[in-house]
Amino acid sequence: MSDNTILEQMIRKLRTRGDLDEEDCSAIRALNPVRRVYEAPAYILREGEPPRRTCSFVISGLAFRQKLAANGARQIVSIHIAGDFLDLQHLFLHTADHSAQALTLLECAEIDRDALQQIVMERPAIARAMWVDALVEGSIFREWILNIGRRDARTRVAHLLCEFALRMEAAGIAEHHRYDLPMTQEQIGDAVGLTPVHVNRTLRALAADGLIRREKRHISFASWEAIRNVADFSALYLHLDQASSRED
Amino acid sequence: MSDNTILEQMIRKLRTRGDLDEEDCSAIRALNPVRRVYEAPAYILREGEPPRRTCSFVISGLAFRQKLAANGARQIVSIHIAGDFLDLQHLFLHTADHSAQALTLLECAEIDRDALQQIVMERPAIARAMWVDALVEGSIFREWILNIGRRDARTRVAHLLCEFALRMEAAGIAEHHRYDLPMTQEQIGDAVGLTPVHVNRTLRALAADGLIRREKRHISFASWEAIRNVADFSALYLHLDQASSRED
DNA sequence: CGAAAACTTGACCCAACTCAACGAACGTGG
DNA sequence: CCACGTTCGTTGAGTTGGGTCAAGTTTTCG
Repeated sequence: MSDNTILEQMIRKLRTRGDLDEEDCSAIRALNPVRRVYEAPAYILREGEPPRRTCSFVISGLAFRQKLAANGARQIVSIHIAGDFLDLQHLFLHTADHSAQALTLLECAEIDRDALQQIVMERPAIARAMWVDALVEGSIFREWILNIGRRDARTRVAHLLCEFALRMEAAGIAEHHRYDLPMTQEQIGDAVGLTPVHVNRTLRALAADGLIRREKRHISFASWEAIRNVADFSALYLHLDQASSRED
Repeated sequence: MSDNTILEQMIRKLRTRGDLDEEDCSAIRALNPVRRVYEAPAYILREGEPPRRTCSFVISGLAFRQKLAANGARQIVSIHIAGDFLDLQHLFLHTADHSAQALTLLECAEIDRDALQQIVMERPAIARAMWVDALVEGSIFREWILNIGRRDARTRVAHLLCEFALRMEAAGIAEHHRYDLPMTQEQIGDAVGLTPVHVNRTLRALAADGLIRREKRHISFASWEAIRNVADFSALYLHLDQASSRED
């Protein structure tokens, strides 16, 4: 993928977060991204490290961010797909408070941190779009806290599957409520706070009830309404409608 | 508290998030905050609402943000103390994805949304400080996800108590690892994903083991090292050292 | 084709939940 | 300043959702 295509993808993404004019787009096109490929489970960043020179923007593949507890348990705190910034927090924080790894073969655009900071400081529309992106990420964290803290295993797993469906559709890498989910059941468990064994039983129960279909790691829903219902899922928290600055 | 004192408090807070020069401070002093008092459990904002005209900055008292699950369970997703912005996400998002309520008698500075947006767009140092503030909040969300997802009740509750200690000390409303925690055990449970009954047993167990002392709703630690240890607590995620722009 | 990784399944266990009752603290109004 | 209702905290007994352990089975991939 050429540099040009990469930046067009980034522009497309930011335009879902706020209006950009031609000058904004030119400013983005003037960035000099480096394409970089990570093979799972390569680390993109490690907890405790100082910030890198670059911020990663996901072009294709999946990545996740994780933290470890003293008992050795792992918690995945976010999963990233095409069009996501992987470590926006490094734009302004001194130390990584978590690690990030490639979940699949991962293709990223590495964008110079200083150049990105500068563009954010100089172009208000881009700043706004980046703000929205960061705030939506915060909203997803809050929903995960609710999901893990207050929902049972069935609801929790279903909720994660619903979130992926909508996010992947919004990113243009899935449609009709079907998508490839290249996560192992252990990773799903680490994302929702369950053991792999229980994730297995839960997925099979959802399938047995006709709510989901699984072929290898391809997921599809018989009825969006039905799974949505089981999952206690409302798309509000994804803030997929932020494009225009409507009532601002 | 006069408008002036309020803004000085806000300047002090932002200076812990990044360097501000005199012009930046003047710009902040030109804001026109309205002091507003909420009595617990008054709503500051409700899920689903469009953004308010103002953003709230906490002057004194505690507030929390919460989400509800379909089964009726509540999850508190964050708790805010003096010096915290309560709804930064409303600066740029269209819809509230959660509710916020006063936990105690709560004194806020209500700052005009447009004026705050403008100051963020026009003054890079303030923008940076606000970014840092938002990113630190994201970091706290991630730690909560880990806490709720992967730690047992004892560790989880202890972790929350440690977080409060450090945050309150940083905010200047506590010292020597002792502080007032005006939360009910039910609210603590809603914050860490436990039932009030189990929070009760857990707190008493921590007290019985000599790790914490409780007098009414005053908490103190016999040994910071000891509680830190059972809590699996590391202050890294609070990013309390962001003041200077050191290696940026 | 063989080894490793991922997925399944069953049996058993336990941390946390539920239910229920009671005691203590607190604010309010008379 | 006391009576009283309400909220909050405490405790016990019994239950259960999800964890643990262990042994296959299937898939993947070099």
